[in-house]
Amino acid sequence: MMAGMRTYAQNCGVARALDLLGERWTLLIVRELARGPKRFRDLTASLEGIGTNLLAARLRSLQEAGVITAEKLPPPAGVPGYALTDTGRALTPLLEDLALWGLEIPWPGAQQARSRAAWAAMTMRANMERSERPPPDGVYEFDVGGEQFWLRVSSGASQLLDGPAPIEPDARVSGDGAAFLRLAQGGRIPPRGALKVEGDRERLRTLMRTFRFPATSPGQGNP
Amino acid sequence: MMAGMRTYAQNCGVARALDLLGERWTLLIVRELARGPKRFRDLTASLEGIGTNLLAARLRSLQEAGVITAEKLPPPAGVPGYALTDTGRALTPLLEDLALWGLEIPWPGAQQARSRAAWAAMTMRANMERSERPPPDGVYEFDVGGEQFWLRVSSGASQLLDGPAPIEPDARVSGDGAAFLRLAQGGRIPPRGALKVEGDRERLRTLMRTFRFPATSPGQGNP
DNA sequence: CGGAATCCTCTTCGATACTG
DNA sequence: CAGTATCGAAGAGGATTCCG
Repeated sequence: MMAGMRTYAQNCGVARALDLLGERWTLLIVRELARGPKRFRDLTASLEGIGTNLLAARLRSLQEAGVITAEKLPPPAGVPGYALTDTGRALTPLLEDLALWGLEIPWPGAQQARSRAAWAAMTMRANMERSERPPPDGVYEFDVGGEQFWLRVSSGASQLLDGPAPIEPDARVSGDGAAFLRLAQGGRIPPRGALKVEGDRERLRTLMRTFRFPATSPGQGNP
Repeated sequence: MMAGMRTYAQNCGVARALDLLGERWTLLIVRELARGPKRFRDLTASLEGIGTNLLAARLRSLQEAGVITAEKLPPPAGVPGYALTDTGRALTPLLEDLALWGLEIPWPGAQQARSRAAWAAMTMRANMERSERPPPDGVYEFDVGGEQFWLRVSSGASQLLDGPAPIEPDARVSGDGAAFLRLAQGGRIPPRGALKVEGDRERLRTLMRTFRFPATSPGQGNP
């Protein structure tokens, strides 16, 4: 938090969190880094409209807050980049709560909005994490709409990262980005041929079944 | 969402949620309403520094988004006020995630910050909801630091609302606001005499034991 | 008197141009 | 490629005024 920065000055966890995360773009930067380290230009590409000065300022405050670190990306890249700290990774459930809430809201702007398969994949993982039935262990690779990411499920816990899977996946999904989007974000079965599945087809089907039914948040009642 | 309003234009739940909730003060308004309906001046009092024009604008957008409604408060008040809708109430887990995350972050601004017992009570409920052991059913009333609120626990679910309990509570806590704050936000046992307990002392003790507190709570201690 | 709209100043944002 | 510098536009903060 920089000197002279705006603060709510309230000793409340919500206000304190928002002092660090509440400004424009900040949580979207965390969202992007949640799928693994990124470099500056990756972020400007994903966050269309941010302006490089603002991105630089946000990255600086997030570092000061201990949410991200600036460091060289792992080999073979070896170039400078940004990654979440443990504190930053602790925001994942929060991002997922936000995502599931946001998708329930009627939304007039759907037409002009940009879509990304990786964002839909985050929804998919969020639903999976909140599912009643445990997802099947395995490594699943996706190559849809020109984006590549992979999901690892291991005894209930899961991990979603950008890029190709570092080991041979148990199943691989590739094909049309829009079809994947409707599947991952809305649970709608894609038309035959839109997505190609290689490998353990049955395990992938079981995986998909775990997130078809989003968990409903209990919430709190006001009488 | 008003015409001409700023939007991320990203088809992602996080971005869509932030289009509605991401502006300054918005989530703090939801936080205040999470403890029951409030009138305009209650909100200006809790959200010191907001400015009446901005509060009015936020209340308008939240209504358009279907997060809150403007309606007469329940009798005997009967005056106009604002309350969360079901959609708004669904944000409670999110606020709690934010609060618990925010309290873990080192915080330089503790000295100048305002404190409220009701905010600490929300932390208390958040910890309770995430506890391994079920909290004991009952109605608990608090009258600390000049604020009054009550907690109802019923078969695992709980509800925290401002004002006096509508029925005779099973236990009642009253006394020093700062002592309650340290207890509810950090799990620190208050000095003898700082808080008075009436009614079912044992049940209240069991309730307190269900809280799951962080090993170390940095940035606490607001005198 | 409570609830909100108006005005004015200051800060932040967004887009582009520019530099190490 | 990774940022910094710049500047018009939009948003926030605070006081005041209007309306019932």
